[in-house]
Amino acid sequence: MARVREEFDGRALPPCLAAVRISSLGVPDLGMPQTFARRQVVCHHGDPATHLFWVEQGAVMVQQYLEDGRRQLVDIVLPGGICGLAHDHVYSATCETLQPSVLRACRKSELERHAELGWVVEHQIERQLCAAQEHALGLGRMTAHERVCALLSRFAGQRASSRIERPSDDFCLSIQLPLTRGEIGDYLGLSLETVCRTMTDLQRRGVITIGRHHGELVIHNAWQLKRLGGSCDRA
Amino acid sequence: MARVREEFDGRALPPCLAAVRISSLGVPDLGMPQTFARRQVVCHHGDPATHLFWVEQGAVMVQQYLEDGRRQLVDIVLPGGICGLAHDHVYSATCETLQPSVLRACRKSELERHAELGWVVEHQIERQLCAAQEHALGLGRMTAHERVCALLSRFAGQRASSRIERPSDDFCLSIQLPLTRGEIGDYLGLSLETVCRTMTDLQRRGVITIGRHHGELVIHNAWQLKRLGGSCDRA
DNA sequence: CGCGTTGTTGAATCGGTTCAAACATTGTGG
DNA sequence: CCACAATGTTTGAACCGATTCAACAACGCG
Repeated sequence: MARVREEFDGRALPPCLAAVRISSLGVPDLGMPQTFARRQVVCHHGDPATHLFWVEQGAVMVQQYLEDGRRQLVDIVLPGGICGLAHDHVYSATCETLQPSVLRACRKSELERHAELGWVVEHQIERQLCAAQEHALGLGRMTAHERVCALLSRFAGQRASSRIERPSDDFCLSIQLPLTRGEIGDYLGLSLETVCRTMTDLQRRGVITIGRHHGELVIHNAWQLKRLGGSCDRA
Repeated sequence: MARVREEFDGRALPPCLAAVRISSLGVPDLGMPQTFARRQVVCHHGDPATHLFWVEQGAVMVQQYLEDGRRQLVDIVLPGGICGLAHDHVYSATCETLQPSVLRACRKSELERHAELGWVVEHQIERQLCAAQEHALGLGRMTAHERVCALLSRFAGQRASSRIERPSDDFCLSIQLPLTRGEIGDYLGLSLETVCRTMTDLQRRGVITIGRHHGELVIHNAWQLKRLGGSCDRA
C-alpha cells in the first residue's frame, strides 16, 4: 500500500523513510494540495509560522524587504522545493507565486511528528541552502552581465539541461520568463534599468532575442550564455 | 542513560527526538570531536561529501570561489551550526576555521540511519538558510556602511544581545574580530579598501574605536551601530 | 480605444573599485 | 633582542559600472 520512491534528489533514501507515502516530487502526502493564482501571497514575513509549503507545480518567489521599501528576492522555488521557512516561530520571508501554482500546505506541528520525514525535508532545505549560497556568490562578486546570464542560463537549463554542453549549439530555446524586469533586478541585486540594458546588449550580440510579448525570450546560444554568466562555474 | 535536551534552538523538541543523546549545543554524540587550528581547511569544495561537521567551539567560514579567483564568504558558522553541506554528493563550498575550533565530524551515511536526528539537523539548516537569505538582502540591497554596521552589530550582539535596545547606551563593548579586512570584504561583497574606509569613517563619527592590534575593536555606541546598519531591521 | 503597467533608452551622477604607495603589526631567525 | 620579511591596514587619486531621474514606447486589460 505505501508506495515509496527509491530516489530522492538523486540519492538513495535511507531505509527509515519507508513509512510515509511520498509523491513523485518528493512531497509527502500530508495536507491538501492548494491552488494559488498568479502573484498571490502564500505566507507573509512576520506572521506566525504554522505551515511548511511544498511546491508541486508553478513557482514561488521568496522576498525580503528593508524598512524603506528596498526589496530583495532571495529565492525562486520550483516544483519539489519548500517555502515558508521560519525563524523564531514566524515566517522569515514573504512568499508569493510567480505563476498559477499548486502547493501542499503541511502543518509544521503535524509534520514533525513524523520522524521519518526529517531527512526528506532536511535534504531539500540543504539543497536550497547550497543554492542560496551560490546566489550569494553572484550577488557579492558577479557583474551585471554575469548575473543576468547566469539567471537566463538557469531558466534555459531547466528545459534543456543536457544540450548546453557543446560550444556551437545553435539550436533555439524559447522560454517564457515569469518575472518582470523589476523582479529580475530585485533577484539579482540590480536596478531594473540595468537588467534592461544588459538584456538589450545580449540581444545586440546575438545571444538572445527578446520577444514582442511580455516575458517572451528566445535563447540562440545557450552555451555562450552559460559562458558569459559563466565564470559562474566554480573553480 | 540517554539524557535529552528539552529545548533546541528555542523551541520544544518533538517527542520523536528522545532517542539520541544531544549535547548542550544541540550536537548529537556521533563522531569524535576534532580540534582544528586557525585557518585550517575543514572540507574542500568539490571533494566527495562524506561528513557533516558540527561546530562546537570557534568559528568556521564558508567560502565559494569563481574561476578567476573572486571569492565570496557565504556564511560564518558559529557554535551550534553545521558546515559541510553537499550538492550532488560533493561539498558545495570550502570551509575553513577562523579561529582554533572544535568540530564534531559525523559520517553522513551513519547520521542518516538515525531518523530521530532528521528534524534536529533540519532545524539547524533551516535557521542557516534564513540567515543566508538575510545575508542576500544585505548583499543585494544595502550600502557599504549598512553592511559593515550590520556585521559589527552581529558581532556585538553575540556578546551583549540584551543591552542594545536603548538609544543612549554608552557602555563600551570590546570585541576581537576574527576576520581580516579582506575577509570582511569578501563576506560583505566589498573591496577591502572600502571596508577600511568605512570603518575609519565610523571611528571618525565616534561609533567605534579601532584598536592597535589586529582585530581589536571597541564599540562605543552599539545602538547607533545597529541603527546605521540598521534599515537592516526588516519591515 | 484609452489608460495603467511594463519595458526601453539617454544623460548625469555617485558609490565603490582599482591601482599605487606608505605604514603598522606580527612573526621569524640570527 | 633586533633586523627583516610577511602580512595586514590605511589613505589618495583616477576610473568605471551601475544607479538615478526622466522621457517615451509598447503591451494588455477593461
